Amino acid sequence: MVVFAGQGDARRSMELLWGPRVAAPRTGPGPKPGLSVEAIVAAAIEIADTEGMAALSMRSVGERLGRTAMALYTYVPGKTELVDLMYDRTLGELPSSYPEPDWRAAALSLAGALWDLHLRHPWLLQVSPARPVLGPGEFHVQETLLAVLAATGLPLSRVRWVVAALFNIVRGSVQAAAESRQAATETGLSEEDWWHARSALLGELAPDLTARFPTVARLGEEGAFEPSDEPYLEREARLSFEAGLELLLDGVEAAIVKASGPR
Amino acid sequence: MVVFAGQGDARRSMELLWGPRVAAPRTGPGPKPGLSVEAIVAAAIEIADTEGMAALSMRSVGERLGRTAMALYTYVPGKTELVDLMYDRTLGELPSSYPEPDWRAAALSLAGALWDLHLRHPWLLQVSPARPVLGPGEFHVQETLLAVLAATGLPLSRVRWVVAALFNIVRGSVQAAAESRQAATETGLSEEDWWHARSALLGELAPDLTARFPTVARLGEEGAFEPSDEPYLEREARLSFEAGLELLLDGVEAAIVKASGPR
DNA sequence: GTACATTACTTTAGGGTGTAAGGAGTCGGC
DNA sequence: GCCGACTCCTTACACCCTAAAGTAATGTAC
Repeated sequence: MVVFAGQGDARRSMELLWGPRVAAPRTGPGPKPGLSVEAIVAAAIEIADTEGMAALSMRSVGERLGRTAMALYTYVPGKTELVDLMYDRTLGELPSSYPEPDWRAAALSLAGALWDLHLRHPWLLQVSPARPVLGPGEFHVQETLLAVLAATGLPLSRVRWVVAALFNIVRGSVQAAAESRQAATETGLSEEDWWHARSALLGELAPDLTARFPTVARLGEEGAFEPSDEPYLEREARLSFEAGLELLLDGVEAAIVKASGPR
Repeated sequence: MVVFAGQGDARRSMELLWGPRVAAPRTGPGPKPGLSVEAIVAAAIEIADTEGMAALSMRSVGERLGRTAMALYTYVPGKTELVDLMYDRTLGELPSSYPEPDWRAAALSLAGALWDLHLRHPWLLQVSPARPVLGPGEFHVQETLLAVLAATGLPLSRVRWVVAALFNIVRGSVQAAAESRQAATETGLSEEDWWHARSALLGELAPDLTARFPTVARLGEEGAFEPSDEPYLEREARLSFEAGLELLLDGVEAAIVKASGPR
């Protein structure tokens, strides 16, 4: 018999997300709790930040707090709920104030903050909850994005899609940067070494590369893949972030002009 | 002592990616191989498509082929390499021809094909290799995107960023749709039920919602979150895909006008 | 002051995972 | 006919999440 995640589970999750962060001191019998949901979430975030999502296990979190893995189950229903909490709490870190003069500058500033947030917590891109968490952090991010881009004067029903597109561009481009760093620390192989080994093999194993992929090859001839001081993948990620954002905002500007009517 | 992924591993991986798909019939002694890399990859993709990435294990793949998990290690170095192969082979499915009259129509058509590809293989969004796989499939996608958007007439060094932004918008928006479907089949809970339970709880646990997130609330009042025939998350994903794409292409058009010089 | 209910935390256990190590069986070439 | 190479299997280990049951600590009620 299959057990579905029922309404009780949903309630428990939402209570953890929206409930008070400092639990009211217990009155009844029983030993005093030595931990708290907030402490557990903080420890888990710390592990994910420093050692990566692969190192995050109930055991490792418990160990960091001087407990066994099972001790956490008193506070949190399971690992998925813990990850949801980590996700939502971290999104809540996004600053909410962007007092730039015009909407375009504010949007750039906000996108930069979103980028920084994801670089500080690269695992955010790996968790991707199956469905929206519907926690305060998620709402906070949506609110901030909507508020900043509402200044374009476009109707909210359109701003909504601008927000989605901006969010996707930021997340997509930061992913490359984050994963590049992560791979470097996890495998111990610097990006330069990795790249060097791979590109040499590429020439050997796929000699017909320029014929099969002429446009890519042309891009290579123009020096697009030349190394620089900055790791290649990270630089590429940052540049694609900036360029993609500019393109999108140009599109928004065009929409504003069209909406205000041709004079 | 830590063992780093050395050059040998890189060679093996690249050979699997670029080598001939039908292995030359063996000549030497020993039993004839009963499996092949291609068969293993195909079985793995089938599992990921139908049962999700969580159900993909060396055991499950072996079982589908009538072997044990360990039998696979004769053909493939490990699970990560297998996933890389799945990823690259699947990207290779993207059609390469988009004979639309103008670049904008071609770009829309290509973006749609990319969207379909990701919906057919939702796990693509979960694998996200730590570093580019540098396989033929990945090159194929890049080549196709670059070729279609080179028709804008913009310099290739700019087209590159258009490609990146388009790719990010497609992947970001399709993610929501894919995960929504996946969650429905995995949890057995339809999106409508899930949404219903959650939104009721939201009102109860967070009564100050409209005060804390006024812009989101305003969007809700405008009927943005109303249910429809189509599942909510999927519709939202599709709409954000279309709208985001249009915005981006408007930005590209503006760039073309600016580049061709104001007359 | 003692019995009881309640709670925090532990140990144990079961069913997963990826994969290292070594053994069994099968075939081509000498 | 046998050797060596090769495929495939069994076994084993370390790790994962978490259900279940046991232990210790605490507050309340009698």
